[in-house]
Amino acid sequence: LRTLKFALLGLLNQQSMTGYDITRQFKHTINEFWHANHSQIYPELKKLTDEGLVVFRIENGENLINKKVYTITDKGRADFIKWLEKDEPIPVTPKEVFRLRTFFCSDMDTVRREELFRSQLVQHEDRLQYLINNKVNSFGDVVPTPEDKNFGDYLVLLNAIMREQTLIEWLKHCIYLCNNSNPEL
Amino acid sequence: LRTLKFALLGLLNQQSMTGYDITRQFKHTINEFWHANHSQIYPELKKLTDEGLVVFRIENGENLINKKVYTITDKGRADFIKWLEKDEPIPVTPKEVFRLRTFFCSDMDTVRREELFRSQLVQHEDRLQYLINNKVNSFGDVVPTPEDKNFGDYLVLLNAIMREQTLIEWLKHCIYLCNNSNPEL
DNA sequence: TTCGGCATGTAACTCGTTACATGATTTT
DNA sequence: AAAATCATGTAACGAGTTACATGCCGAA
Repeated sequence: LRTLKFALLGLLNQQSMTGYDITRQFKHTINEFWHANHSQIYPELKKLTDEGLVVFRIENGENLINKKVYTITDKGRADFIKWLEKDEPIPVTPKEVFRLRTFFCSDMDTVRREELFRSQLVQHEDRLQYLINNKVNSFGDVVPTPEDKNFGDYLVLLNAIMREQTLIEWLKHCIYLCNNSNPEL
Repeated sequence: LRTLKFALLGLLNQQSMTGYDITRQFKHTINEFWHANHSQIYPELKKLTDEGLVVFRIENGENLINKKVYTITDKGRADFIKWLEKDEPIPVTPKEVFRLRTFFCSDMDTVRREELFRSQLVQHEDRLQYLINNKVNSFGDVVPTPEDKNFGDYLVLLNAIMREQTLIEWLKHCIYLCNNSNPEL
């Protein structure tokens, strides 16, 4: 599938940068829905160079550090757009360990079970707060239009927030159901 | 992490079965949140046998087919429960290709962009309907109590339904925003 | 007799993570 | 002087997918 390839091309399509810059972008902005380590990024950039989808120039700036600044080529851009605009069937649900554990939750000790659900709840509430702060810091109350450079950024952040809200709702429901065993009232 | 190991132990903890049975269970029931091919399952069962977590007996039934019926051992059960009741930090968001593409949606042709969102919408609506049918067929209107064998099954199905509903809501919102560019009214 | 389901396995490959490895520059 | 950050790479391993490979049984 080479998804990383297209993630890199997409970033380089926005602006030229080094492997290190890309690594940082993955850690900060895109981390919410895609991630990659430098150990994966550097070899992939090499591969893209071999394929003629990107080129690099070595920059020394004021220092003597050897930076490789990568730029996307026309061929790379064409490849990227082709991938971007391809309609694909939705994949099977991504694997989530906690959901697997939930499937087996009849085998858990009942006290422990509620503890685990509550632990998840707290963590997802924290994550939701973090995402909301992100949204406020990046967009305030302004909803970007499709013309804005960060429109995609906004949509993806919205997706993440809605996902967390739903997960929290689900976890609360799980805890509620766990406490309603033996309905003898 | 060895998650597959614990998925297999969890299934064998419910009842003894063959690798083929496990493969089928993955395809049907658990598929909604975890999946594995037989090419992964058979070697893992061998490994579990070596580790003393499962044992097997060869069954010929009425036919001459050699089936290996696997049974979990006490050691395997202890290992499974230890994994099941361990509290773990929530992982980073799983990678989703469509969200990556959404991030880059400013680079799409505007007509094509809406087409892609609508295609996703239709597919997720179909999936939601499928999940709801599943729920009705398996549970009807009855909400299982935590004592029920299929309580975990119910919770996981509920999670999947809520996730799809949220995704649909998000996609509709994306389409709405895409059609509100250049707000000159 | 051919096809689909039952039943088990291996091989090659891709993707991703963790760790190893180096070295300069900047901040404390 | 030490620690953090910039900057680039490789190696080993684990997990997962696709394809290869075999053989029985029952139904059409």
